[in-house]
Amino acid sequence: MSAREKIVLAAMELFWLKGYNSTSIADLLSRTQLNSGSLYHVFPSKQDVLIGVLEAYRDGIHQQLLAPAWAGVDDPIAKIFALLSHYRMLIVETDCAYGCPVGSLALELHEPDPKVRELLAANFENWTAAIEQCLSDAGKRLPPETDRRALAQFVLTAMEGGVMQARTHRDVSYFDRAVTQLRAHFDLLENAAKVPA
Amino acid sequence: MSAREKIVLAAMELFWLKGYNSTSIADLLSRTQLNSGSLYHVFPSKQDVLIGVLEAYRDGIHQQLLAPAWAGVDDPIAKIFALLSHYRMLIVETDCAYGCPVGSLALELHEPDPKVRELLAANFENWTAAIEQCLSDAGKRLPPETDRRALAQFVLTAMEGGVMQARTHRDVSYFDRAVTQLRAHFDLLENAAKVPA
DNA sequence: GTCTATAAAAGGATAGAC
DNA sequence: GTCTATCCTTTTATAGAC
Repeated sequence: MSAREKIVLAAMELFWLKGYNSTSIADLLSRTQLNSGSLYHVFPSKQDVLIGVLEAYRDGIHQQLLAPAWAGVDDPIAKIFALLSHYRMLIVETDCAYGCPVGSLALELHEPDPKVRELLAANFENWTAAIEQCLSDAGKRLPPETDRRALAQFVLTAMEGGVMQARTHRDVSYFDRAVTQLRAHFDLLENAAKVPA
Repeated sequence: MSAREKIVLAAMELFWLKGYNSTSIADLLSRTQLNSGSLYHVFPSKQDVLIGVLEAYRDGIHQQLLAPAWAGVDDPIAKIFALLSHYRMLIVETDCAYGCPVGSLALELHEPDPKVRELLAANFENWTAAIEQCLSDAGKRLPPETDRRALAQFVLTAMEGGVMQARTHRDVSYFDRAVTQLRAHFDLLENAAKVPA
């Protein structure tokens, strides 16, 4: 594994565990067993490490996130809730300390460099694009006038808001209630599609 | 104004603008024109300043947030969307840099002291309790089986998720779409209450 | 590309006089 | 309760040999 890969992997984990500002270069060096010369040879500044991390999340969304979450799931609407179940598993596995890596960075960094902000936005965009594809695949099960882009973004909204509250209260039931409300919303939409007005 | 009040006010603004970790004690001293002796006399550590800030948000929610947002609004469901409109105004006023002060801190602080975590949770709790009161006041306009606590938390979820995306994309339309989806959810609920199954 | 050593600054916090 | 001075650590980043 190259020095670059080692650093990005370590940074993905440490930024997720401790946040960007609370992760020092020394933390990354200690975790990777590299020396500062190697790190700064690859990444001229700490922010460049962050950019590497955000690019890795962006490029890995299908393999690292969606593929495991959607294993054995074909139904497009089931896929949406399977993804949310995947997040629920992450929450439970971490004793409710789980935070979405991208969402946490998006709120921690208050005046991000344009490049960083664009990468955060690209990560959200990829996530919602995958959901929007599911909604397209759901076809006539949703009312024809459904704004599928808005609804896909709403799924992200529900996930991020649910994760935030579950983490703050250290109680997964806050996430569960967000999912239940979203499920109710989908049920109402699917019913409306069956019995047109 | 006491030194304590000066510090809490300055910290509320700076934590909101720059985040907790990126606000230094020196920033607070410069903003308040106090000396370090005065600050440390009142707050033994930086974390104590944070606690003061979270207590101020908790205790000021009605006067500082709800009263302005609900001026002239009586209808309980209108109040919910008036509060969301208030957030929209804050987003627009800040050129889409707005972040919920509590939500941002909740995601920035990864291993918060129990006291800090409890105060973050108390802030969310007060917010959702106010919404839950609106939902109670809405009475029979919602289906009787409606889980009003879960729905109130879902309003917070939608707000936080919408604010996060609007800020990341620097585009208020992301917030607007979250509100529109929530509005559609309420419309479906209100319709279901009118025409029972 | 990687090594060691170190610069240069910022950060939280304390001491002791007044 | 407030003042000035300062300690000590951490942190990002660089220099120059190998």
